Amino acid sequence: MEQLSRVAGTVRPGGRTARVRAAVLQATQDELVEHGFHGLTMDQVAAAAGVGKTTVYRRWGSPAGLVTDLMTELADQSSPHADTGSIEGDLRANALAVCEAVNDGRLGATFQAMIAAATCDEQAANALRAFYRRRVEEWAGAVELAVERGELPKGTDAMEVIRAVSAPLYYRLVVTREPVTPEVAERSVQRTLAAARAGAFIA
Amino acid sequence: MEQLSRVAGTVRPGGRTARVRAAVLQATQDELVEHGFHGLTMDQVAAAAGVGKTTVYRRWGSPAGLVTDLMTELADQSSPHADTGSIEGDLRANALAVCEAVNDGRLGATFQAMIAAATCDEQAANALRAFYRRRVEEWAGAVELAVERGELPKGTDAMEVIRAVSAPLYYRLVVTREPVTPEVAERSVQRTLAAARAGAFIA
DNA sequence: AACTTAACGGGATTGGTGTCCCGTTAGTTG
DNA sequence: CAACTAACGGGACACCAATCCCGTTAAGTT
Repeated sequence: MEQLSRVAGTVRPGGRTARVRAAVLQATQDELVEHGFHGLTMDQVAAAAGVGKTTVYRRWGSPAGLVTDLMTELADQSSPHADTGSIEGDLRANALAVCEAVNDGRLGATFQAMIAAATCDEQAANALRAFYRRRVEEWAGAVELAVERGELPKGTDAMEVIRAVSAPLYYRLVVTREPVTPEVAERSVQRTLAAARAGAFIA
Repeated sequence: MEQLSRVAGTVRPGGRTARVRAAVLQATQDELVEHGFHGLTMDQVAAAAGVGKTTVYRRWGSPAGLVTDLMTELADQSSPHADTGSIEGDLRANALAVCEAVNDGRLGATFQAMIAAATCDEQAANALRAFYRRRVEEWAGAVELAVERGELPKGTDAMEVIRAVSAPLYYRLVVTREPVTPEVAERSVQRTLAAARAGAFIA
């Protein structure tokens, strides 16, 4: 899809192009909330955004392309890790952040759409990987600080700890499709912590 | 979808109907391997199965319906838990089974399709939940035996332990789309075990 | 073996998605 | 501020999935 390369490095990035993109991404999110990824049609997005259908096809090519662009937009918004002073507090903050995000109507629909898009489009899959890589890297800092403070053993794989906290939440969200509650988040934190303290995350 | 209720409790379940169903499910799996869930068209399935297109629409209604029926078929095939004598061996057997399943061309494609179908169809989501509930229940027995043997503390939530072992694997498969290797499986086993031994799975 | 009817199959029809063509709009440049 | 052209927009068109109609096949019944 070299349509997306155009999105990234537009030849003429001035006012109108940017306005159109903003309107289209906004409309995409609205449609995702209402109909989900599978119900996302280029036609409706164009109409909702008040732009020509041709334009949407030209620049994004497919529903997956729309979601991919939305994803890169979200990826650019940094979410720095919490610093509550203890690794337990930091991991809890992370787990609750995921919990709130997937339960929020707007963000939750977008997250699910991102995952659905990744199952049918390689570009979307790459964007999703990049998105989570960045998120995990940002939060890994909290684990590294904990190691320095002596809360966790030396050699603990920081990124794996962060992944381990959210894995059960996404497992419920995507695979078993059970509710992702704060209680589930807390249990995930405690289990991950127990394993980490026991040295199970040493590379 | 009362089409599916017909599949389950067919009025005339004799030879032809069963033959058609077998041929269609077979063709569905073939198509999934080749094109994935999003490339699954009723038309091609009908052609590959050598049955009328009308029949496929009548009985299954949509690609999601096809995958849902395939899922119930797989759910009926029991996969009794291993009994290696130690909880570590049993959990390892479970993790490796998941690992092999998702990496197997045929089964892996079906698993991914099941998850994709669940994201866009409520019936499929229910079938997926039922599928995993059954699988988890069967393997929970291994954990209960381990508790009786004294390998894990009393009160350990058996089903949660099984879920915890596979969560990181599915997380990689669906969310970050990284390879699911035997090494990843082993790490998941060790971390889950460490947490379980520390009592983090006591309800 | 004759009868009934559930289930299947072929072919026509339709509705909507995705593409194409070409005129218009509005950033950009000098 | 005038010329240039990237990007947009409307409308026509092609194509394919999904539905419908109705005749045919074969499972189940007596």
